[in-house]
Amino acid sequence: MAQIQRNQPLYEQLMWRIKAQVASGVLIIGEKLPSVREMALIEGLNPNTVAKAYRALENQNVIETVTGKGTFIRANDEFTADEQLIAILQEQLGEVVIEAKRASISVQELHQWLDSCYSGKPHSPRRMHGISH
Amino acid sequence: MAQIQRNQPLYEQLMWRIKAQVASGVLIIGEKLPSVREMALIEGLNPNTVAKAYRALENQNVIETVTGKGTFIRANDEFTADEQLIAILQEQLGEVVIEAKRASISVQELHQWLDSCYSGKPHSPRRMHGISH
DNA sequence: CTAAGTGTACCGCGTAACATAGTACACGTG
DNA sequence: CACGTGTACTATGTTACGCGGTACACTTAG
Repeated sequence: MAQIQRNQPLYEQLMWRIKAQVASGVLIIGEKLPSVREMALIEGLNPNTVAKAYRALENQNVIETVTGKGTFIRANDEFTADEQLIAILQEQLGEVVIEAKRASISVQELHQWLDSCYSGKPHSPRRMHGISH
Repeated sequence: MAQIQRNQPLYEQLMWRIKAQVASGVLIIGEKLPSVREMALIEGLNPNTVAKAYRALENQNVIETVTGKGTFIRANDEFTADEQLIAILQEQLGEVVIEAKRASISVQELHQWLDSCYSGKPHSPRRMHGISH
């Protein structure tokens, strides 16, 4: 095992970290990412794990890799929404909603979460229904 | 392997199928689920796999199991939203949103998806934004 | 050209999760 | 009692994950 018990593979966690930075504007188009070995030192991972994340990100057209130079953030021009991707996203959203309903989370609050995720990063503080201890 | 290549474990798929039926009202509180061995025949799974799903669902207070009688849908009274669960849901929602943004899906459409998931089941047909090449 | 840095491709190893098969036990109902 | 119920356990095989190590092709800087 790597560090702690996670339910998500390490290379996927790294992928989401990079994706989030791209979406939030921390990483700009054309910017160079740390090399595989460098990122491995930064994140405390094995270079192979980082390489696996980079390879997967390139398959999703998030980054572009030039064999001797490095990996760079890629512009997502002409990214047509695949029908299969739509279905997956709707299913994943459905799972979140089912859990949220069980947790007695209102639709309004979910809409606020959605806007928070879509616009910037931070989530608005959770509004408890009349609790204050 | 069981049937086809899935990225989600079989027992989790069964869990979500049951959860969705509970959320949509197909399964009512107190209703009896098929027995472990019966469900195994229906779904084409191993009884152990079904038992694993049932055990996990009981840990989440979705169903109630009486040792000699069977398993029944449970009312989720007094289900307080755990802070950790909130964080997980927000993170999962964030992942969906990041992917949706990359796929050029508008916020409005995501809100429609959310409402569809929350109220009933079927998704409204996907509205293309004026593209016809 | 040489050297360093880059991504990539392997192979092996160990751990864990997943799914199956089979058996057995404790419980409730008829 | 016999039957169906959930549960527990052992065992086997497969797969994914992560690490370690090595090697190769490529680009850039010296």
